Amino acid sequence: MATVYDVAEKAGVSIATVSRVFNNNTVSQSAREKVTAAARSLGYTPNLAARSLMTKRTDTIGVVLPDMHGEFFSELVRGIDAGARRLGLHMLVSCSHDELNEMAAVLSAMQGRVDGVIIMSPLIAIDALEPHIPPPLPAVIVNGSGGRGLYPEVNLDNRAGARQMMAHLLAEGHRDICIVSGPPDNLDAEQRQLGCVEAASHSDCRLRTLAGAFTEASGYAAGVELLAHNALPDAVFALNDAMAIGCLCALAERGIAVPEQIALAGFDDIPLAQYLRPSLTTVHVPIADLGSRSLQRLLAILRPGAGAATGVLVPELVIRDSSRRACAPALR
Amino acid sequence: MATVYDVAEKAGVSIATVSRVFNNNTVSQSAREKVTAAARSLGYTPNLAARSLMTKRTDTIGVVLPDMHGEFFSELVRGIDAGARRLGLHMLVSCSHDELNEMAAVLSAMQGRVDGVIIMSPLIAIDALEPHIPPPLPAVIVNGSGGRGLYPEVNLDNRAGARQMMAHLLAEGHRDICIVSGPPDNLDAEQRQLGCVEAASHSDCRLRTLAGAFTEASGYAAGVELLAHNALPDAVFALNDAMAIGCLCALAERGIAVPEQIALAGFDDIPLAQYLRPSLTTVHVPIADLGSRSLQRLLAILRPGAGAATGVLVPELVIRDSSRRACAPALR
DNA sequence: GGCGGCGATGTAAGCGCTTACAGCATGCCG
DNA sequence: CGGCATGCTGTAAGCGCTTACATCGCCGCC
Repeated sequence: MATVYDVAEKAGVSIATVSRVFNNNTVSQSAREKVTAAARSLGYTPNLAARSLMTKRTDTIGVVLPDMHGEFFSELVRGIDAGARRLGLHMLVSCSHDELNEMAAVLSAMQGRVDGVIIMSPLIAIDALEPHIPPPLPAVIVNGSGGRGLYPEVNLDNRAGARQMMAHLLAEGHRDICIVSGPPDNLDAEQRQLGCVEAASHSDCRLRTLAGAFTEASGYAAGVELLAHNALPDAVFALNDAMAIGCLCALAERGIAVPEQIALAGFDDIPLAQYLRPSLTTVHVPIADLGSRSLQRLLAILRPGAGAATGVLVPELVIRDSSRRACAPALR
Repeated sequence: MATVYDVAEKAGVSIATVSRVFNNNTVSQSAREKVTAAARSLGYTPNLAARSLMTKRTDTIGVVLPDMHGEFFSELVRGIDAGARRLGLHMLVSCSHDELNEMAAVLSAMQGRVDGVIIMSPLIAIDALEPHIPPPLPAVIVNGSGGRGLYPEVNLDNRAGARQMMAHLLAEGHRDICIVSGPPDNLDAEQRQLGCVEAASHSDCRLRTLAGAFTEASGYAAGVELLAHNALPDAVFALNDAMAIGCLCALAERGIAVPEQIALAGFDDIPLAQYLRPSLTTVHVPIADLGSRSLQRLLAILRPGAGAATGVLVPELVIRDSSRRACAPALR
C-alpha cells in the first residue's frame, strides 16, 4: 500500500502537503493537482487507522440491538444507515443482545472503534445498562425507557398508540376486549399494555389479557386458547402485528369471521398488514424515523452545534377492515 | 484515556510487558497480575487505531447490501453477526445500494476499515462490480452469480428451488401456470424464472408470466391483472412470498378460493407464510445460513488454514395448503 | 565453575498519519 | 526601501501501539 511518503515523492512535495490535500486544507492549486495525480497513479488511500490515531475520530457509529426479527430490525438499520451515509459515517452493527453481559461486552469492544453508539434495549432496563456504557462513549438510547437521564433517549410513544387503538375499539362499540400481550419484561410490550389499561379504566370496558411473545406462533396459540373458552370477546388487540396474524389464522381455522364475529387489531403496521384478509387495523410505527431520529440525537453530541430533534415519536392509528363494524365488506 | 505508558508506570514494568499481557504473550504470572490490576484501576483500554496501525488488522468485516426489506435483511445480518461475534470480529454494515457508483464508493470507503467484505448485489452484475473492489480487499460474493471467479461466491440455488416448486405444481395436475416475476435485472428473480422455464419445458405445461417487483403491492397488482382476463390459470407461482401475499389478497377480494379454484405458491418461506389462510406453499430459503456460510468463506481467506464450506445452498420445498389439490381443507 | 540455553523483560524503532511551528516568498504600506 | 502581514510549504514531533533485538538472570551440564 502506498503511503503519504510515496505520494509526496512522486508529486515532488512534502508529506504535509499531501496530507493537506486530503484534508481540504489550504494548498495551492498546482500542488493540489500534482498530489491528486500522483495519488491516483499510485492507488493511494489514506490509512484510516493512522488517521484516527491522530484525530481521535473514527467516523463510525455503533449500533447495538437486541434479538429482533423481521421488519423492525431492517427498517431501523435502514433509517440509521441512510442518515449516516449522508454524513460520511459508517455503521458498526451488533445484534441479538438480550442479556446484560453480552451487551456490556459488545459496548466495551466498541470503545475505540466508534465515535458514539445507538443502543436499543427493550429487555434490559436502562438503569441497569448505564453503568456498562464506557464513560467516554457518547450514547443514545432508543426505545428503552427508565434511564436516569444520563443519555438522551428517543422513544416511541407506545402508550399513546395503544390508547388510540383502545379508543377506536371502544368507539366501535366493543366492551369486552382481549389483549394478547408481549414478552414479559419487554418495555415496548409493557408500555402498550399500560396504554390499554389506562384507556379501559376510563370506560365501562372489560379487559382480559392473554400471554404472547411477539411471534406469530404465540399469537396463534393465544387464538386457540381464546376459542377454548365459550365466551368470545368482542375484539382482540394483539400488541404486535405478528401475533395478530397468528391469531387471525387460529380464528379462521375455526371458522370465526373477522370482523363480523370478532374484531382484531395489531400494532406496528408491517407492510403486509394491508394485504391480509381482512386487512389489519393496526398502529403505524415509523421505524425508520426512529433510527434516523436517534442518529440525529447522537450527532448533536458528536458535532455540537447541530440542533437535536425531539425524542418522542407518536405512532398513528391505521383503521382497516379487521376492526370495522360488521357491514358490507369494503374492498381493501 | 490511559495508555500503555500509564499502565506500565503504575505496574512498575515496561510498556512491552503491558502490551504482552494484552496480547497473550509470554509474561510471568506476577507481572501479568500487576499489569491487569494497574490496567483495571486506570480503566485502560487498548487504543484500537494504534493497534491496527501496527498489526494491519481491524478485526472487522464489511457487509455491503442492496436495498432490502423485511426478513431477508435481518436474517442475513443475524447469520453473519452470530458467526462474527463468536470469532471476535465486528461487522461494518452498509445497506441500500442498488447502484454501481454507490457500491463502489462504499467499497472504497471501507478499505482500511475492514479486513474483508461480504457483498450482496442482486442487481449489479458481479463482473461489472469486480473492478470496483479494491484489489487488496478480500471479498466474498453472496447470491450474485456471474463473476469471473476472482472472488469466492456463496449462492442460493434459486433455479433448483423453482424447479422443485414447478415439479410439485405439475404433480398436482396443474397445466396452466402463471408466474409472477421479480424485478427486472434481479439475479435471484432471473434464476427462479429460469428454473420455472426449465421445468415447464420438460412438460406439456402452459407457462405465462406477469410482471412483479418482489413487493406485496406488485403481487396485488398482478392478482388484479390476472382476474381481468377471463381464463384463470390453474396455479400462480409468485417468485417470492411478499408477492404471493399480495396476490392472495387480490384473489380473496374477488372471491376466488385458494386452492380450490386456483393454487398459489411463493418463494422464501418467510415466518408468517404458515400463518396465512390458506397457509402458503413456498420454497424455504435458509437465509441466516447464507450469511454464516459467506462469513466462513471470507474467513477461509483471512485466516488461511480454516477450511471453506461449500458455496451452494439448496432451498427446500415446503408444501402447505395453498397448493393442495381441492379436498377437505386440512387444519394447518 | 564456566557456559550454553532459555524464558522473562526492557529498549527502541517504527506503523502512517496530522499539525504546530518555522521558513520563505510575495506584496503592500509607510 | 525596510518592515510586516499573508499565503503556502517543509520539518519534525508525536499519536499509542507491537515487536525485533538486546539484555539479563538463572538453571543445569559438561
